[in-house]
Amino acid sequence: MESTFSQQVYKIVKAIPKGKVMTYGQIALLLGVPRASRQVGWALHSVPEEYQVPCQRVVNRYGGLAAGYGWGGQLAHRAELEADGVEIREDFTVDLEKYQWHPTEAEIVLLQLPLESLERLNQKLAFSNERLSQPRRKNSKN
DNA sequence: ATATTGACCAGTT
DNA sequence: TAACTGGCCAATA
Repeated sequence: MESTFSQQVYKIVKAIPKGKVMTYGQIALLLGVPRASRQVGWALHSVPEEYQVPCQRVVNRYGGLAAGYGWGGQLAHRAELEADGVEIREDFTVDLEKYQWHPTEAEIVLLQLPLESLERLNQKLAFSNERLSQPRRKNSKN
């Protein structure tokens, strides 16, 4: 089967459990293309409706919702995520510590993804634990 | 055909 | 700290 970049993205996003989220960069990393997070965004932007991909479960590295999400923007994104049972902050971000999904090795095998990406992922996690411990939130005024 | 843009990210200045 | 850079590559404002 031909597995284009977009199709692989869809496959992963479909595997995200309800109530959990992944980041663009995380997905790119899983695909073995660490810096293709933009392409992940494009893939989701142009996904056909009938594919039934739960795009709302993908957020940026700070847990921020997509401004260009469909026609409704962040409002639509928030509505769909809340329908999943995910709590959204007032600045349109989610708590990644709480909601980010980290697939197990078995799940990665099931998705037919390169296992080597798991190693990179683990490295990444240890790394970002310190880095992202205090994400800068933008809106200082409510 | 070339240039710019964008649901992004990480490293460097 | 914030601003900039290069990377990714399909779509095209």
